[in-house]
Amino acid sequence: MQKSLTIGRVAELSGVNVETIRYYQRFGIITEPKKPLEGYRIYPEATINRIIFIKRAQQLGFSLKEIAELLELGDGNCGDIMKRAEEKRDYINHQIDDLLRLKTTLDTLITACRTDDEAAHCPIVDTLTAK
Amino acid sequence: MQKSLTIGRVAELSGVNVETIRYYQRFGIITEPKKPLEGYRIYPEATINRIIFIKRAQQLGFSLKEIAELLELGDGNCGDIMKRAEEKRDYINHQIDDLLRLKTTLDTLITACRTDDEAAHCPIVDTLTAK
DNA sequence: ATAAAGTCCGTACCATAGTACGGAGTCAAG
DNA sequence: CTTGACTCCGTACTATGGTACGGACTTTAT
Repeated sequence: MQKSLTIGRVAELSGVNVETIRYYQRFGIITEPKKPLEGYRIYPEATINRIIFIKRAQQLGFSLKEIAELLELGDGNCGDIMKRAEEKRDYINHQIDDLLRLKTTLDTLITACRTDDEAAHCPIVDTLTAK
Repeated sequence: MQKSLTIGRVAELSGVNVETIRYYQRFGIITEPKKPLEGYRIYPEATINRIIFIKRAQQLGFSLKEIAELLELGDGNCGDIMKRAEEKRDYINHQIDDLLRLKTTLDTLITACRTDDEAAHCPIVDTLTAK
């Protein structure tokens, strides 16, 4: 006799919090089983797999909204899914570029601080200050 | 006779919204002038410079909280400010590393999609799906 | 004087992904 | 039966940096 899958069990088996599952249900990315006339809701085993998919996709940088779209595509749409992955990869490239630019600016300011002998003036403050 | 600096004028001259200034005041990073017995609040001209400082520091990746700390250090503490900039630069490096790792993973998955002749199986979906 | 623009103030909302809580009801084990 | 664990449900909160709104009051320009 297999244990019924209550929300706590699903949470434990999929490695998330009960609250997180409730949130996913409200978000619509997880289906909430009907409340039985007696006892607690019983979740299908597939729910666990679905949650694991969600967490792994999150680790790839997809938002919940994007993950919902991936799940809708499902298997058999490799082209579409690859396209989504390419878009995400491009977005991440963009972020990296931004950060690299930022880092360069900061490095420049830090170097200016190191080489500026006048403690009365801070090149960073000067840069940030109006004028 | 110089125009009094009401909040709208300050907003216009510093390039932010009135609502943003109100938010900064609530946040505590901008001082809210006392309400005169008659008429609107009059802002000191220094408020404009301070807001410009804030926006420029934001562009360097500092949070409002961090900016408040920078502003408190003020000029004359180049060492401390440089230290903050170094910490921010290090944090950004960390972010870049994370993103690069993510990009590599995605690239690997995308490549697998391109070289997989079986449309029935999507390497991305396989990777995300529970094992 | 009038109307439009501006300010004030308190409150609520946005996006994202959760997290927490209180009270009520249910289930399971001793 | 009792107690503790669990579920349910509705509501609120977190972090960050804003943005919006409604009603009341003030200022400005015609």
